[in-house]
Amino acid sequence: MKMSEGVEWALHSCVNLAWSGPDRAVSAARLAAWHDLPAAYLNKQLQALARAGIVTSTPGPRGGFRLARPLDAISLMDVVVAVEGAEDAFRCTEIRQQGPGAGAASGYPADCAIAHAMTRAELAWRRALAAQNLDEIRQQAERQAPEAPERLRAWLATR
Amino acid sequence: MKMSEGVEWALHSCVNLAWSGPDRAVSAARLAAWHDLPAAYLNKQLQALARAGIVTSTPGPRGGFRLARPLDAISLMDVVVAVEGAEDAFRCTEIRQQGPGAGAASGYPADCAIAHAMTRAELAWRRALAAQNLDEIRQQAERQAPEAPERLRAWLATR
DNA sequence: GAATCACTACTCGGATAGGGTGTGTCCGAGTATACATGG
DNA sequence: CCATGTATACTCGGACACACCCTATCCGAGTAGTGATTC
Repeated sequence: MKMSEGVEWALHSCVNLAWSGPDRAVSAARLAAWHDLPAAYLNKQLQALARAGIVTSTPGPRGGFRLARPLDAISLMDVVVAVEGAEDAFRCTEIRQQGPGAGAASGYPADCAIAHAMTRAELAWRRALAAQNLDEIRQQAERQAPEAPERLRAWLATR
Repeated sequence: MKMSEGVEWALHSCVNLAWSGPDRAVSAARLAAWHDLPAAYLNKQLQALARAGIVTSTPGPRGGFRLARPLDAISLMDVVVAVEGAEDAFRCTEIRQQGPGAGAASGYPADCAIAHAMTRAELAWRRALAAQNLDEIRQQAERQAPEAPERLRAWLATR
């Protein structure tokens, strides 16, 4: 079970967009170059964020992406769902209702105990994701590297 | 992000092995036929459980698999790790240290704030998995379908 | 000088190929059973 | 009748193809800015 790399890229990009400020949009190419990522592919992830309403996109020169709302209104969960989709990792295929092991009649109305338990665990994961917003992450990152925001802004100003 | 189907199969198989009883081993073919699953592929998953010490395997006629320890000593986590591997779903590739955005000198000793947050969420997931053992699942399944264990034993007796 | 128009460069957006991991299958090594055989 | 050896059938275990999704890329639609042109 592996999570898409796009999630990591999207999260970093959101923080970078916050550091860039709400004034000017930043193109996917700039965001990608900042971390040596494939520009076209990062663009794909940013499109997903735009569809989810996390960022807004502007075409044309001076265009690009900017945050649609403040960082503290964006949870990890929002980004993960936007990039990975909302489907659960564990998907019950109801194998207990196939073959000789299938219930005698009328099917089982109650849901599979295994699926129930797995869903409970995933719920804990989702709760933990939803409980953390990107502003907390930004604060921690700035504590580790206070000069990072200014470095990014300076680099964006050139060219 | 999708979890392997083998996890679902392995969990059902463990409960079925418990219902079968510790006396006789059950072959992968029988377990697979019970739910109309591909026998050879289920065998692969059971091998993973055997490597993890969750079940024991016996070759030859009258051979097969049986539980290595009681159900209440097997957590969901054990099975998931056995089948899926122990690696985290989110893997930090340290993109912040690539390209112009890389820190000035000596690298960042502290770990990435994003990776930290994602790991925290996954930890919640793992805790929830480890907190539930297969015996609880078996009890719930028997509450829903009390005749299931006997049906399985009867079917295993034939042929 | 000011307004208008065409042109250019740059952006997103979706449609289009390639690779890696999960999915599914196959055959060989090994063993307990059953049976035939001989004492 | 009992012991022994052999053949057999059945099991796991790992090695071998196939498919799907993530990864990566490309080109087209659309737009803001710029410059030239005209009144």
